[in-house]
Amino acid sequence: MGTCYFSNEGKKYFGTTEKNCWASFHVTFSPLQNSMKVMFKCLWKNCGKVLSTAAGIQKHIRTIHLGRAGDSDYSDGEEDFYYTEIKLNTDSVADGLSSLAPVSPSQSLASPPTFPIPDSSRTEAPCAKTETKLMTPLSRSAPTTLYLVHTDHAYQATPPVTIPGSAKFTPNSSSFSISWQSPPVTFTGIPVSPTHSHPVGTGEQRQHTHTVLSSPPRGTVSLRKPRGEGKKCRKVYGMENRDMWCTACRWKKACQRFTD
DNA sequence: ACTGCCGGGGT
DNA sequence: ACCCCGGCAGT
Ligand SMILES: [Zn+2]
Repeated sequence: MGTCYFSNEGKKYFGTTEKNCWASFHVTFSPLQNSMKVMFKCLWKNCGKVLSTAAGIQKHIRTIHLGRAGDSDYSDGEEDFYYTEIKLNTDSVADGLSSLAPVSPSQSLASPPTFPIPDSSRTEAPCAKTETKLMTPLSRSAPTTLYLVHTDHAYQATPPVTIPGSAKFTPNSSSFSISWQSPPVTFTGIPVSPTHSHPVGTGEQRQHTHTVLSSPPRGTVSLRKPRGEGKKCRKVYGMENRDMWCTACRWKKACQRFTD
């Protein structure tokens, strides 16, 4: 599964799976009514509670699961919630560019160091405000974005890197903004890989060449593993950002984020 | 030289 | 379970 990270002022968190997150945040956009619908779902064990506001889910998690006797006042902002984007797109819209996000010049946090999102492909995404509808027309398709919320903030601070496709969120007035890009879910569809890499070339991988004659694969049937193609965390983030690698990469194991 | 990661080690 | 690294194969 793909994930994206979100950094916020010095703090930072790296989540790779839902288990690192407390809740998921779904956003569905309806092009017809030009409105958005938000939904926060608790990922705790078998909870699955669904609320419609960020403050609600935060309070729910804090009081019910984290055992924080925070009374009714939850604005103690001691531990903020961070978001981790997770993709999930309903349409197989392969048209990249074109429909540019209307991003208002509020606070363009687009930074030079743009790290890629696993399995990414781009899609447009609106800027939204919780509880508020209305969006910009966008193209067609109704992208569904899923965000994961979590409070865990292990790891020490790291260089201020901002990854595109992340969301920002403020506990109080709950106003967040989504930037563009949200990778589509990889259905069992055709290998539509708008990503770089070599042009012509079908999915080569299995080379079960049924050779009738010739000498049999005697002895050393070296089942040489193709060795994953594509950049992995190490190369993508670099040694200086080792704490951004997925766990497997940090342990020198097979990467779990950029799978092949 | 660099990268991905298996196998093996430590806690 | 979590974490780390030697060493090797592939680039
Ligand atoms: Zn990785």
